[in-house]
Amino acid sequence: MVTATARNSGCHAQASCLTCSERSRSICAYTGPEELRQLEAIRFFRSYEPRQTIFMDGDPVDFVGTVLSGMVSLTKIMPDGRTQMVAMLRQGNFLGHPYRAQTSYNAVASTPVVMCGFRREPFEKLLRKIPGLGQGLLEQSSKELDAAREWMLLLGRKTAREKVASFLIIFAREKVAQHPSLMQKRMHLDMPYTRAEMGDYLGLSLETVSRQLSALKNDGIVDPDGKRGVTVLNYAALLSETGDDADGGWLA
Amino acid sequence: MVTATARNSGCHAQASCLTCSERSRSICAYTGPEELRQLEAIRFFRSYEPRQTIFMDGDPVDFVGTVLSGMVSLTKIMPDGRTQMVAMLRQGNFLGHPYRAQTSYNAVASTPVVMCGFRREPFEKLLRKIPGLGQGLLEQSSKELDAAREWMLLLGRKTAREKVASFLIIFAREKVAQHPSLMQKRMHLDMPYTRAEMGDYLGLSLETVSRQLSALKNDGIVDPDGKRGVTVLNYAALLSETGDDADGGWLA
DNA sequence: CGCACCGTTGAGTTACATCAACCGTGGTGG
DNA sequence: CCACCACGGTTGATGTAACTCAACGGTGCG
Repeated sequence: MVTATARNSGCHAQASCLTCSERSRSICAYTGPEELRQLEAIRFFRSYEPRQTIFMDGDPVDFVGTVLSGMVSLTKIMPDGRTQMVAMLRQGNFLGHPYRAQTSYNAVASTPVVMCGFRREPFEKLLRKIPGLGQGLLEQSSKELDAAREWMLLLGRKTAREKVASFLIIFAREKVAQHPSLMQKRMHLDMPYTRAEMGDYLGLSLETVSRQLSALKNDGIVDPDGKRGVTVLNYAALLSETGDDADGGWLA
Repeated sequence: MVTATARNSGCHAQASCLTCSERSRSICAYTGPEELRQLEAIRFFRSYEPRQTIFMDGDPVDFVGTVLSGMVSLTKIMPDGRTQMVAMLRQGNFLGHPYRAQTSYNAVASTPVVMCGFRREPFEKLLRKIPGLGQGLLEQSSKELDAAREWMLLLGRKTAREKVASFLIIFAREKVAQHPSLMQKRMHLDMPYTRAEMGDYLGLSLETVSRQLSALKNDGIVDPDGKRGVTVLNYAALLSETGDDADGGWLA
């Protein structure tokens, strides 16, 4: 198992849950002040470096919590090494399943990550006492289920080009949600993934990902900068390459 | 929207929740007798014929409930018609998401289906009053999430042969769970799916599904009977064709 | 400097899709 | 009653999207 590096958790460690920047985004949004205090009493922070494993498939995990910053990737690996990424967790998302002692995937930090964690038993105890918490978790997991199913459609039925476009749109859409005006302009995306990792998410080889990005560049839709960055030159065109109709669901 | 055919719901309509055969399998297992009474007060039954649509992607759905018998398939369809099945719901599984008014997939009965349903608002009201209910839903949706992610690995990384073997193993495993002795013997599976539907589940064309079944037959592992039935001749061999290690997770 | 890592691109291969023919079965209506 | 057709399944021939193998360039680091 993993022992957390306690570094870099400074600013969070001092903060009260009441003023937590992720409160509105996370399951804590479903609690009142007194309930929040109870959560605060059992929380702890953990930080992870990029590529650091948070837990492994099959591990008994005595730990759940909210991602305060950074991105966590969940992956499954076959005995012969074939790898499939099955979820990306971002700020405010909840990692781990209450009432389940075993995991069935690996959780890896894709960027520097800070988690606000709880040990499972005391958390489950609070879960039984605080009704809103259960609702929050249920809503989050419904959303994750939706996202997983959207991804199943991608993996099972989309072409390589559609897959890559869909991948980029996830990040672009998020940015547009924050600054709607960006939709008309060129928009720079910073993605924490190598070509190989994108391939693991999309069910493609890294070469195919690279080729499709080059093709989208040739068509004037995006401009990858050779590193981890991509500039979206034409959001609407990119969207139309995903194979989805209009501005479909993803995250509700 | 769909108006339910009330036929065939007879035996269920009379039954009390207390003696319901699906009680132990469903979220009702998490309720006490008094709470069960409250649920019973707002329940209603619906029956569906094979291939009948229960609801469609994008519909506002005012209805959630437990599958009492039969199988329900959830599918997603792209604008050009490409189809991906994203879940199979069976006895005891819960259909629909409390707190979500919109669906993002189609639900279709694959066999004759009887549902024990609730209108969303009164159900959500009870959900807030009965803590166990939320726990049940959370556990079920965690399981579904696990299954969805297992399926993502299949769709993204498995070969056609592994996909078909994995598909068969789902049904075989279920039967083995009921009668462990069957594992050593030939075991007949009755599946409610055509080749095309299997293909939609596996992200394959119907021809490829057919060819892989023929190949598995040539190898003496299974014996499809030309209709919807398949006899598993060698469970261990079939398992080893799935690409998974040993007897992996699927449903916990 | 040399090496490890990431990305790109090309050439050749392959697994699966597509297109198409054919068979058996069950339902239907003339 | 049986001719017909719709439907599901199998199999073959062919095409192609994506994988694999391989070479090469840039960048950062010890």
